[in-house]
Amino acid sequence: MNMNGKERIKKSRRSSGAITLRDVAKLAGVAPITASRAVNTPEQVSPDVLKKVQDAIQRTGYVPNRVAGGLASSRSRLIAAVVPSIVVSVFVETIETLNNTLFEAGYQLMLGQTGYSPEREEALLEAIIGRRPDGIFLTGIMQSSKGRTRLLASGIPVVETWDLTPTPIDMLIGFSHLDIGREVANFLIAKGRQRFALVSAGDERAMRRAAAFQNTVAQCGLREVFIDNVGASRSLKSGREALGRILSKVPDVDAIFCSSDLLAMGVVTEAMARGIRVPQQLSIVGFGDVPYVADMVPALTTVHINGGYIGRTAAGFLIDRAQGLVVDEPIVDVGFAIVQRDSA
Amino acid sequence: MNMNGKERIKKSRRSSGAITLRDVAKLAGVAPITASRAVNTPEQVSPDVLKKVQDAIQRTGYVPNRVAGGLASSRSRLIAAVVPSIVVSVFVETIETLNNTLFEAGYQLMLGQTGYSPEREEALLEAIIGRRPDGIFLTGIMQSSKGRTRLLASGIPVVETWDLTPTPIDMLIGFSHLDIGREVANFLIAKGRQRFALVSAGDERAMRRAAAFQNTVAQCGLREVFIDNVGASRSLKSGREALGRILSKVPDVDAIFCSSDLLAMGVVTEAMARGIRVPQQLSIVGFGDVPYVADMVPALTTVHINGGYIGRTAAGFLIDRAQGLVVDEPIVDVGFAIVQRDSA
DNA sequence: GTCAATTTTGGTAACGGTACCATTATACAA
DNA sequence: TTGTATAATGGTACCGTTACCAAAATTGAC
Repeated sequence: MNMNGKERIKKSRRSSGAITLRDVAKLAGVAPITASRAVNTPEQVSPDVLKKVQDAIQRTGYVPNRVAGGLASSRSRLIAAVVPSIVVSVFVETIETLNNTLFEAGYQLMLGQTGYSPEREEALLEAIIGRRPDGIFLTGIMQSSKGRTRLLASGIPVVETWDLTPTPIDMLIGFSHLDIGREVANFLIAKGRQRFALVSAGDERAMRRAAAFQNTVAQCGLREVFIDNVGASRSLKSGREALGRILSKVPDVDAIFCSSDLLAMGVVTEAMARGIRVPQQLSIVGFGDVPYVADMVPALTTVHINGGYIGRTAAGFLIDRAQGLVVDEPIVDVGFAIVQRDSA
Repeated sequence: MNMNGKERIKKSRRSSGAITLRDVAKLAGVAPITASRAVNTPEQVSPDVLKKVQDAIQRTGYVPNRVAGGLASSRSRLIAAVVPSIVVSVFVETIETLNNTLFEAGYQLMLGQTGYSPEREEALLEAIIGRRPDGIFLTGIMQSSKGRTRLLASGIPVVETWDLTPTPIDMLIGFSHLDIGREVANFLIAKGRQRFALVSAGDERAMRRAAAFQNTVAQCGLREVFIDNVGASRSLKSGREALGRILSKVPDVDAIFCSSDLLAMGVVTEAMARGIRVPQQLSIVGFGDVPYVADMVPALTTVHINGGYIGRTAAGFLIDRAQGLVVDEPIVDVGFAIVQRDSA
């Protein structure tokens, strides 16, 4: 008669074996839920219990399982960021600031890269939504309507950045690429420049800046702007090569606007290698104002974007929304500034 | 008598209201577990059922909740990466490659930045372990013994990178900073250089390279190496300023080894601004070989580190381990190469 | 047609927390 | 003393999925 009935002490064979809140609670002599409170809302717990639980945590080396917590509370404390690429240095400061601001508020950042590819973007979106993050940071506007629908349906707070649109999915922190194209054109025209070329990567925002630049030049009755499209390559080298092509097509070019600082540095480098005086013979303007271009010789004239501010503000918006607060002004134009230095 | 006993249809007030696997299963007319299989292991399911489930997913827009799945299976499909900072461009290619390789295998990357601060590193570790990632990527060796213990206790696969040590926590993909310091010194000595200076950021690895450089120079009986420590600043500007300081202390300096390419570019820039001929009067060597330094004028002589290879290999290691495979050679010295260009 | 082997499907109980509600202890006023 | 408000603690039922085992359906050999 050693079968003692229905007693089922069947130990779980799935347990990871790690220390759980239950273990801590048992050691501290309290209920699991009380231990939970000692961890998350210590002010709701008597000093006596708090100490016992903290001791138990100390002794066991317990680390709360945020996955389980996230599932139970439907708050993952995870924010996802979608970036075209982090080797494109103009985005790096935004990501760094976003990440730091989130971390200080107890959030983690999940990073996804689209490589400027729509298919990858879609797969990435699926993966991100599957994690049920508390917020999603997008670089640029979500163009695909399928993507917009998915995001909207997910109910997750979204902040689109780095651009403006009258129809954001949710929140928006950006600036006008159209205005940049126009203002840079005006800036160069005001300097008396007459024969323009653009070095442009193939992405949509760069092309929008280019179109605005072209229009402005056309409206002033100046000759057509030559566009050298470097496609996906954004290296210094492609900037150098681009200048070669431009000079062969438009020998009398006197101003070049590039879609990134790195391309602009390439153009500057090539110009100097060819003995072209910058800016006397050729004005060169970059885009992004990455940290080092201010201290090069010649210091690069470029369009400054406050990437850090975008990251910080986006983090703030997403954290507020994650905590159920309302963001009063969820659409922000951070503007830009043409920083005149020595290359134009 | 309209109380019909124990029937408890109490609808949960916690449900997020989102589509769950249960909804999909109901719509497809199968059990939830079968729907789960249709999603995760379609080969285990009849074509008929597969189609019904896929239709149901299509119609509902169901996105699997990976948080719940992760909890149930204790496989989060999340990999965490710890980096000092992503604005330090030498790490960017590694992160990008790591992320891309992971994504293609169905993993997401969680990014954490320590900002070279030990306190932050500790907090970050706690946050990371709490997420129960399937693997952890560390930039550098975990120096703190508390950190090592925590990681070891967590049982999570870890790959340390960007350095070598006889006592890694787990896996290791790196190169010898000592060798770099020595080899760069030998390289410059072989060129007949005699009066050396270093521009070094304050981090531990840079200081190790510097020490090896100093030793090598001392062993050759050459004059003491002057070290200009720029602390945490890694900008082009601090490279420029460093050269000013070096020249005031060591006017006859004829070779400078910098702890990053950006600092080296700063030194080059300042040298050119002062009319110092590079490399005739002054040899300058960088570290990292970030993409653009090859195409500058003068093209920078530097130490090439294959960051992409480190990222790819690390991803492979972590994925293998996450899938229960054994990594045969978990300790890899990826080496380095001194790339001679025009600055030394 | 029978029966064993194999494939397909389903039931149940976790995974490790937290939300919600209930209960007990403590403080304070009447 | 009694009652009431408040603070502290606990019980229970989930969150949405998958592991494990069992049952049902199908296949194929004889």
